[in-house]
Amino acid sequence: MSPARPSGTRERILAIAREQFARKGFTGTSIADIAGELGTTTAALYYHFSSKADILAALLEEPMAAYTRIIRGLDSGSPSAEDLLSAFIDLAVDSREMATIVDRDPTVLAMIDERLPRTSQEMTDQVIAALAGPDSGRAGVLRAHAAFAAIKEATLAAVADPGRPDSPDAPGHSPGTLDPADRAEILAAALRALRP
Amino acid sequence: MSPARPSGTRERILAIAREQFARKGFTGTSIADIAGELGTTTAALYYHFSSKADILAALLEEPMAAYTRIIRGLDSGSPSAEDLLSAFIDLAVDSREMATIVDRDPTVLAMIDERLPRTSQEMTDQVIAALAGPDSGRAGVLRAHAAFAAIKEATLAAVADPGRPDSPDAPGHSPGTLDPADRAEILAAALRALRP
DNA sequence: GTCTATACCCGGATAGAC
DNA sequence: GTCTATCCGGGTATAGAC
Repeated sequence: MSPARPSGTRERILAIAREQFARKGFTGTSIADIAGELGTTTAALYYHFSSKADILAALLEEPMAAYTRIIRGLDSGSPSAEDLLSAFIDLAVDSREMATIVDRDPTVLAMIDERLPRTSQEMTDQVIAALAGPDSGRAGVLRAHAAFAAIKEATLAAVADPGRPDSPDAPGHSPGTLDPADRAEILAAALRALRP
Repeated sequence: MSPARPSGTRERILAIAREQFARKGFTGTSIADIAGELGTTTAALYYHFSSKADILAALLEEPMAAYTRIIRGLDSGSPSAEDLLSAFIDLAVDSREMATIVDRDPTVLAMIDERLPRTSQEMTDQVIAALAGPDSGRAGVLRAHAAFAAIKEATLAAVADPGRPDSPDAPGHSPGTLDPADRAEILAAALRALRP
């Protein structure tokens, strides 16, 4: 996707933007903020990206592709609820900063909906329906919402705090990754929420 | 704070702002947007509120008080996890528009933290700790995150869509309220997520 | 690739007439 | 209580030199 010759600056911009967007939100972060941390002027930024929205789009490219891949798996074949939830744990880990940005800022949601064939609302609905399964009725849909939200928030909480207070001697796993024990715990909790 | 005699205009402003903030976000909504729907100019708005932040504060007054009430219940005595989750279902129903605004917009979070004795982060941590219970370790904390998120999202989903596809003949409950059956379903799901 | 300088617009907020 | 008019700041983005 990315052009053949990344100058390095482009990647630095993306890293800075990702961090600031996550912390202050997309609309709450200005081009000047990013340029400031980059150590250049705003004008220099526009050599690498043609707009602020462009930066966001670049940051969202990977996560969106991953999400689309999961959705496509729903079109062809019917993965189990466990497989689905498991896939969304991975997605949450890989795109932890982006995950918060996307559904926190309505402006971002709107931008995404402009560039995508299916609206984000439709995509979510499809996931919920797949999690609920056929003939599960309204109760099943509500449980699917519960399980989906549980997966996302618990995973974000786990990667945000890599500490392991219950085993002080054990080496904390590396930050930005999900401890396998945590992963199992989260998946089990979500599955219990999903199944009565 | 509020004058003795609400002209009615003040309430209209709040209603319009609540709807637009919920739909487009706080930063995504301009004073001009609100004034436009109100049918006046922006200057007229400033007769009723001294700033945009003031409008937000007025909208948050009730929900914040309710939240604080729940937290205070944690300081004195130890309510059961079920009672806690139940209280948060009610809170989510009563403040459904505000619930999304608050944790979606980092700007709003920052404003709240300025006016409150405890930061919202601390308040959330306290709730999570109370839900997890003593000596539950990291796994318990993760389950608490899962249950808390499940409660909020499932409740918002339920009130957002008052339809009842599984019983077409039953009269749909009034919008903005939570069907007792839905409520029971959500609470049970969250409790399952919480307890292994 | 990065700079200086600046155009341009939009949002919040105020002054003062009515 | 609402208006007209306006100020001010900040934000995106561009022009053109280096």
